[in-house]
Amino acid sequence: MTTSPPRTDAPTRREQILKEAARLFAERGFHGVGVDEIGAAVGISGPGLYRHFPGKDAMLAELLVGISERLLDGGRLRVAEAGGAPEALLASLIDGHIDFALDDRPLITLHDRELDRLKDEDRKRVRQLQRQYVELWVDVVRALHPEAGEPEVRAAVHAVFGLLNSTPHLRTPLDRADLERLLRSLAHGALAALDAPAP
Amino acid sequence: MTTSPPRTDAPTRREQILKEAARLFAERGFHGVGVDEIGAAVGISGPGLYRHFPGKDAMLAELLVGISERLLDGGRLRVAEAGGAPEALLASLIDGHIDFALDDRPLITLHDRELDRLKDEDRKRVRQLQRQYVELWVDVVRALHPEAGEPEVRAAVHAVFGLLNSTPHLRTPLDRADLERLLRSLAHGALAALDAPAP
DNA sequence: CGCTCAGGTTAACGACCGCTAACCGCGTTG
DNA sequence: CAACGCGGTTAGCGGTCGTTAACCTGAGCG
Repeated sequence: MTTSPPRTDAPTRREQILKEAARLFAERGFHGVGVDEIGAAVGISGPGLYRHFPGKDAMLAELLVGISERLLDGGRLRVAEAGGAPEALLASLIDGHIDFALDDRPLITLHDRELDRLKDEDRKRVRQLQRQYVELWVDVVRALHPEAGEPEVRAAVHAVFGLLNSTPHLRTPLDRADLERLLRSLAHGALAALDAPAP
Repeated sequence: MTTSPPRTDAPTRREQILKEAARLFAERGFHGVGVDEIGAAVGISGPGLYRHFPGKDAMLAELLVGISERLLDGGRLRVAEAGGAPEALLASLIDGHIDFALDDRPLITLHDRELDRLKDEDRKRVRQLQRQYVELWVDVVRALHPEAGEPEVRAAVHAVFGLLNSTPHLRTPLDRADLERLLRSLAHGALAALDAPAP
């Protein structure tokens, strides 16, 4: 399971702002958070943010484009590593997505919640990245379930994202490793059901 | 599959407002929609809404309390009908939830997205209703998978909700019946995996 | 026929919000 | 050591939003 080593150097002010903005946006919604609150969360006052970003919209845009790019890049890396073995690749994609969902809960929340608040240009970019990421999954799932229709597989992949992305909202006594195992199980179980259509 | 007959009488103005408000809130977020827009959507102007609701918050509260109550009532009805057969009951709960997700997409979206915009009192009420609904599921899933831990089952139920509730965001060529079958399959598959822990 | 009242209208108020303007301390550098 | 510019500050502007006030109209009715 490819995990990049943790950062050791101190985060830049920009990164602090992005992190706090992500948390606040996820908690109260984009329109529900004022620039003054974001500033206060990093110890400066509202207008001070404009030394780092051209506006509030730009923070959301950078967050959403950033996570979409990291998801896609991570997925592509795993496709390259797997070398054509579909079972191993699917397992790797699932693990990677779980890591994302558990490591960046606020971002995962924003990702499917505040997309429509972006300017047309940014929204198109994010959607394009999302589509490419979905495509990675669809390809491998179709390889594993050749008898399933393409729309079914695409919908199933979206549904599994919904399953994996549900954890940010969840308060549970389970620790990280337990949650990881559980989500892995559920995701594999759901996709395995593509071979056994329900009554 | 218990489905109530469709309404034949014309909807009241209040109901029109609630329906349009639900759609708009789901599309652009609670804070992203103005009262003037809601009014315009039903052919009256902003302040005219105050003849029917004490405020914008009250519309959201009624929507969220309403759907939570209907979900719980529907679930309880199914529990009563099943008469203690866990397999049939789980299938019934899944079908009922799918019906909700496919019939009231905007409400399902609001349900897990705008809960924090409620006043403390209303939020507590909604959370309580949600908790009771989850409990129905947890009980039946535990009966079917007695070896699984309670926190695991609870997390799994939440994850399956995430799976089923993902459809509102989805654009697919599949028709309603196909989607229903697919979601049913995926949900059963996911929960079945509680017996086969992943590596 | 005149009263009432439900259900609208427009005008306007006060609060808030994103953003800009104007200013400033301070570390870096030629 | 003077000049500069990075990263802050506070004050305030313009616009938007939820809500209220004041008024209007037409149906129901004693």
